[in-house]
Amino acid sequence: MPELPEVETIVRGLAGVLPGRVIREVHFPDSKLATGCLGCAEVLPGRSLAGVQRHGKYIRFLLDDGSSLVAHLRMTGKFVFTGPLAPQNPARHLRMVLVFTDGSLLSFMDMRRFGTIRHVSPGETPPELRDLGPDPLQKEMTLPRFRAILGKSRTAVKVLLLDQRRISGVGNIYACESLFRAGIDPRRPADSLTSDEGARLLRELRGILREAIRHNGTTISDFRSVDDKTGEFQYWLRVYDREGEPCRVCGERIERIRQAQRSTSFCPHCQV
DNA sequence: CTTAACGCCTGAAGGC
DNA sequence: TGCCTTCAGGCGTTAA
Repeated sequence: MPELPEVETIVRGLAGVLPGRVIREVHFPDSKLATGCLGCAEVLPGRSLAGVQRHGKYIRFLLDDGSSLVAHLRMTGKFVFTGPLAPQNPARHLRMVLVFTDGSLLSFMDMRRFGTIRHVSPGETPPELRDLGPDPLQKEMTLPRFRAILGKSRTAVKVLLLDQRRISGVGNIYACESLFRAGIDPRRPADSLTSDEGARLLRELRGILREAIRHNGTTISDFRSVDDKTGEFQYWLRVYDREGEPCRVCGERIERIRQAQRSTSFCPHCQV
């Protein structure tokens, strides 16, 4: 389940290989994705890639005519770049392929077909990007702003961290892990956190996101970077997916509850 | 305005 | 062995 660090890993990989390449053909083996990518088959051939950006968990491919592709990996989406001389392995769950003029490929695979790719016209502001809150690594996310976001909601702090309109980029894994490191019970109403707890939570969020980026992200199920390598951060996780196992700090058993239809793992002793 | 629940999807895992 | 059910979860949509 790609979150900010996994998407950042992907984007850095893509930004290193895509700019300057010219699209020759577009293929959509999956009609559902083709429908969502309205006009892509007609508009993309002949365009070249100008850049790749991350917005929260979204990926934006900038094209030379000022238009762009906005993609979201959701749960199981992946982008894999294949150089012109690489062997062409038949890919499972292939949903889209961009063929470049030099014979290199950008493949989009997505087992569960939640992922989306959309073409955005020049000058159009995509609402899904416009409505995103700042991510914890952006300079706009100052401590006062973070505290203000917490203070405006009575929702459980864990659930608030997942609300992309207020804070972008954080998903289930890093929400659980940052709350553990900050020693905060995920069930606490966001507006009940003291200013010291707010400071701790933002510090831990930033630290864990940077650390995960350094390790090329977390591979829980099947995350892969652009060159099809797994991340390594899963070995650093302290509560996520560790229900029943002893807390690495106090030895208490890690508990798992459900909040807003998602699982939350936490240590009932360390997190108060 | 805010908050909560559902549906989309498919493969893995568990029960019997 | 094999069928059936449950689970995983990001986010758009719908409902309250």
